[in-house]
Amino acid sequence: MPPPQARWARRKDARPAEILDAALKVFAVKGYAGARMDDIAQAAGVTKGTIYLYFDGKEAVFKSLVRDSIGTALAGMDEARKSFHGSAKTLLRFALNTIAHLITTGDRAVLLKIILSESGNFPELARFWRSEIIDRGLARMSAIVELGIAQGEFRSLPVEHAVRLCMAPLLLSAIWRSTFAQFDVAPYDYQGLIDTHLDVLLKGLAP
Amino acid sequence: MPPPQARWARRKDARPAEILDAALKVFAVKGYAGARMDDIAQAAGVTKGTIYLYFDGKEAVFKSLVRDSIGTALAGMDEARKSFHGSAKTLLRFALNTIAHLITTGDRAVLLKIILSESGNFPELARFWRSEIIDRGLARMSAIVELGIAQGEFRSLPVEHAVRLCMAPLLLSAIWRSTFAQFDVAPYDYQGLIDTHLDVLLKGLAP
Amino acid sequence: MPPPQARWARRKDARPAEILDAALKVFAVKGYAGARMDDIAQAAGVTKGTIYLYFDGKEAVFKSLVRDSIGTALAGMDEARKSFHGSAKTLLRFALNTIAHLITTGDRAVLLKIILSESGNFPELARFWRSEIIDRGLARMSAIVELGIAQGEFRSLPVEHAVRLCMAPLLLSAIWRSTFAQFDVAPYDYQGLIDTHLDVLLKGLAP
Amino acid sequence: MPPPQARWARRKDARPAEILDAALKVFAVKGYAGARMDDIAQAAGVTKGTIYLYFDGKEAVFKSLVRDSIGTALAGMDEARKSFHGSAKTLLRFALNTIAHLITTGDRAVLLKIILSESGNFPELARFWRSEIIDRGLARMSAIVELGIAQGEFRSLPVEHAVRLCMAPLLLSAIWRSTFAQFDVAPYDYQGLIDTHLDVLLKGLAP
DNA sequence: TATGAATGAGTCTTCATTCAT
DNA sequence: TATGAATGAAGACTCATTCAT
Repeated sequence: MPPPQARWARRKDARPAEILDAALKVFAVKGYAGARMDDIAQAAGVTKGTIYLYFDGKEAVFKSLVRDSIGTALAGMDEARKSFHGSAKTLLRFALNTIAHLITTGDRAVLLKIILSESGNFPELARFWRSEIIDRGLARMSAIVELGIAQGEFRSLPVEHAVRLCMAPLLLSAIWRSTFAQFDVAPYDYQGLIDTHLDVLLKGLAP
Repeated sequence: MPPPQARWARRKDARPAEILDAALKVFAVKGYAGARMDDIAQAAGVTKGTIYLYFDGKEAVFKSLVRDSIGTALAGMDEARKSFHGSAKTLLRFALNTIAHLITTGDRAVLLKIILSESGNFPELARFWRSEIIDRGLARMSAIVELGIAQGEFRSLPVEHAVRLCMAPLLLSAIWRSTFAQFDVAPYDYQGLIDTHLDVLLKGLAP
Repeated sequence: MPPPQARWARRKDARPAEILDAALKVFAVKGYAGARMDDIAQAAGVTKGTIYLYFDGKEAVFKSLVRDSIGTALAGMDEARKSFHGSAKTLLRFALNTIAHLITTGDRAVLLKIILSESGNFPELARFWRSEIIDRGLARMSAIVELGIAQGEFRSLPVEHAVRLCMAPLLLSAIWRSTFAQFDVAPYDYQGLIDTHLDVLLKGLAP
Repeated sequence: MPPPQARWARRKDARPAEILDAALKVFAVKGYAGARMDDIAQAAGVTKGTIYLYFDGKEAVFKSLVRDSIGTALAGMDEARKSFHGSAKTLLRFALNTIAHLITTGDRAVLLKIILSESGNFPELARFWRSEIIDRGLARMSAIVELGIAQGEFRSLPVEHAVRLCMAPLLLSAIWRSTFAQFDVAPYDYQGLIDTHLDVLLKGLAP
């Protein structure tokens, strides 16, 4: 709970990020329509009106949220991959572990859920995600798989399917974490899933 | 005098199913909050008031929808599996193909999306799905995997992870179909994904 | 006070007119912005939501109000004038008395006030009134004055000014009635004003 | 070092008038409720907060505006009239021309519009105007008309009506200028109206 | 003296629900 | 059984006002 002094604190530059953080949490739980501006405001430690100083409205908050969270995640992965050299196997192992880490920490996983939920109401956002996150992610993964096939590390398989097989358990992790994990009696071992996935996958892909 | 069936035909027995079908479509696109009773009524070919003759309200429609669609799908699979005898490999192949068929035809895929979207607003439904669909589905799959390990067809691997690996591409199919497929230029080959999945998976699981 | 029975009376066809009548009264007193939908609804004997069954919103109510009240008033005058034949003097006398009657009875006078008030916020309505009411009214009056000049009943004077001189006391009546009459200790004698106006005007216009 | 006058120049004495000037313009266009403090502040070249240094709030600005603008106009006319001696005709001619000048120049005409608009929301201001402006103006005009009748220059007519006939075209000018003139293709000749008015009026009033 | 970020009461608008027909 | 006009609670958004700087 924040110290009750300073109801009138002025922090112009910090506000937008705080509001988006709060919005992410609220949207994740309530969905777009179910989230009230009051909820978001309260979560951000401000009042309703303040949100309107920084955003045009609820939809603008939502769109900012979705758009802002792209580069951050993907760019980090790109950076890491550039500085990496090795076999396709090692690369794949590294890539999946990196993405798994992104998904299983922080609030990023819920964004996927939000996009799924609201693809009907905001098709342009679904398209945006499709092209900016999904397609770009698949393209990177494709490069790795194709490299592996070219170097004789992997069998020759349809790449479009193979890359989805690589990603599928990560998707499952994200969904599990954001929706069903709350009912787990014992916390699920996501790392164990990834390890097993890599074990099975690499053996399955081997020539 | 014209036949008196006309507009006010009494179809007390057919109505609830018609309304639920309509509701499924509307909820899938708009989400729970975004769906208006008017939308559902129109999709069902009745007016708002009629829905209240058969359901207590919006929430009751939604809950009926989610609860009703369980048995149907899962029971069918159970039935088929009982009459089936063979190796764990064949069983796994059969099970995944059956589920894939359920997912890639009809409107069932969107139910998953609905549950994900509304797990925050209706936690009891998420719990219900978790226990009635997910856990039961995982249990059946576990039985197959354990059988395979026991019979020496599969390597000894953590079953809880292995079953999720089996299911993950199906989950991806469902999500792809209900959310991102609309932006595909060429329709995605779901069967190809399943075939490749089984190919890689069974090789990966082999001792 | 209306009988308290029948909160749920259904009178689809009567509602729009009732709402517009109520809106006229409320807008006249409070102005556009100051009028609350609740006020209008209450004045119309319905609730807020009902207004939205018949109008798209506050602005639509306002615009309907202004547009609807044109033909009614002006058309009646036209009709009467067509069946009238006589000297320009008699015609002028008849026309001014007719308009004066329109202005000093019913709620029409407040419409002018509303237009004046909101010409800044709804310029298209001011333009509409200008062209549909003012210009058409001035044109009719011009015809009379020009007739009088042609027939030698009136002096030759700039018609554009003369017609405004004819109308000005009517405008004053409308404004007085809708704004300042409320503070009169004794009710003002509008008919006396018109009589004096015609007396002075016709003498002033005479050759 | 640059001269320190800059943004924060203290202009305690000039501010109130600047703000009222700005407020007059904004109220005239938007009406009372439609005018935002931000609008007024911007028009005055200050920020919202500054207005509150000089006025208690929006209503205070509005009331100051209406009250302040009385003496100025009327007092000037009084002054001029005192130093004037001649026939009632000449006096009337002078008075109407003076008022017409006041109305057709500067921003005074819009004040009338504001009073009309807000007489419902601020009845005390309407009463104030009624007594301070209207009644006093009518009283002065009555003196002239009565003088004319007493001196045999004018016919014996009901003075209460005659004075309104004198003023009506001025009122029309004010309203035309503040509301409908914006749609004129050619600028209206207000002086021509007054000239014609005096021509017709004086002839009409003559015995 | 001046600023402008922050507040929160007030309104429009939507839509689930009711009920007379 | 079916309709759809009417209701009213709920929530997005605005803007007059406050106050730390």
